[in-house]
Amino acid sequence: MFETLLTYIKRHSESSLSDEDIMLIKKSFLFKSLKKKELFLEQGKVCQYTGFIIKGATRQFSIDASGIEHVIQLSIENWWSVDRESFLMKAPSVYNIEAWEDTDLLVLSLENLERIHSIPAIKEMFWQMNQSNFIASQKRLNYSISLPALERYEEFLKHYPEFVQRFPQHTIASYLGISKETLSRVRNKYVHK
Amino acid sequence: MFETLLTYIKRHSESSLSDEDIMLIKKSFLFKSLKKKELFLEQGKVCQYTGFIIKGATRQFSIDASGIEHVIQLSIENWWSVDRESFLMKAPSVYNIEAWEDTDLLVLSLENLERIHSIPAIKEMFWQMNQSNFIASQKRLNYSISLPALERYEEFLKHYPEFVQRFPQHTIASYLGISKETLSRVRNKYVHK
DNA sequence: GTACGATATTGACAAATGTCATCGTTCCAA
DNA sequence: TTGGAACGATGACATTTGTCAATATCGTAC
Repeated sequence: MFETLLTYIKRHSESSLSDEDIMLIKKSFLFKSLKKKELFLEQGKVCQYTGFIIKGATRQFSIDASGIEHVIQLSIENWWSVDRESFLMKAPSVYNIEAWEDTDLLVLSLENLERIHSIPAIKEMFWQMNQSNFIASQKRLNYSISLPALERYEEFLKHYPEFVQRFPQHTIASYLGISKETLSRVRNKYVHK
Repeated sequence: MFETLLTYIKRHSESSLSDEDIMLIKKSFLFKSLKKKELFLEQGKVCQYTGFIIKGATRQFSIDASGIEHVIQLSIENWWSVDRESFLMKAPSVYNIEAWEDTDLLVLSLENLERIHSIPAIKEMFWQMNQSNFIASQKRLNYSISLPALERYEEFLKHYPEFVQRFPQHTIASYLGISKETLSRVRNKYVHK
């Protein structure tokens, strides 16, 4: 159950893990299982955990004034799922996080995060994760202000080909900030070009 | 010259700075002065420094296939200016960073960053900066996929009122991902509503 | 097995935004 | 001081994208 997480930590840090480190890590995470459509985080509540996905997939979305859902983030195995703002500030979240498949997570409270932060490999891992999250987010932003729908979709395909298999098209459309009809038409253009 | 930076560090960390810490910090930064329109980073080159702005303003932008500039980031005093991807990966940047006013910076190389990273307050400061950068970037993304032009502008005004005084409208339009003409019209609507 | 809901496609039309051209103003540099 | 570049506003029109409705398909819960 912890193998995925430990492998992830090793791949994202320079320092190695002692046996005590591993013990501490195992004590600090909780196992959580969600059925499809179950909520990991509900709008208005504080995000209590940051979750490492062992199996399954989640989507994070906001609901605007007209009741329309906007997908902010998609995550699958080996990704973290959390609303960082709510989690770190202990503030009510404006987002929902929903399991899109039956999903298994290892979750970590803020207190336990601070506890295992004493482990160098953990610190490095989170540091690296922060950096790459920020870089990815800046890239997505760049695309969203500078590319038309078709090219945004092509970039998405290039970066996250697995996601196309795992999430329905209207979810991906929302992630890209376009309507599902536009994505459908754009895919047609893409196939025939 | 270092007061601004030291104040910033204190405000963004819990640990305090010893005199030796301050010495090390002062040794690790270089002073850099840019005239208006001068480049801090040029597309295709590696971003050698992360810069803390003491005075002035910068804009980070990409240039697309049609030669059109897209503003990714605007920064003023007390902000950091850097292309993090290029800086951390030592990879050629796809962005330019230009001084929009005469600008004074304290800049830090990656090697020196690693050196002062031994100081707890510095580590905490960068950690917090990373978190809030990511949160801000996620928020901007949320707005860019879920709000129409007028509301995007209103959010911008609410979050960054100073920026409206410091940057020309067409720069802000580009930052928001809309054309300068649309922003001009949208502002008219905003004033008269 | 069937019925229903979720998904995806398509057409007709509407709305938002972009593009191009023009003009007036301001501001800075020669 | 003045001329030109940068900036911003506006009109006419094009393009992109969204909205709404109809339909087909597929999977799945009962």
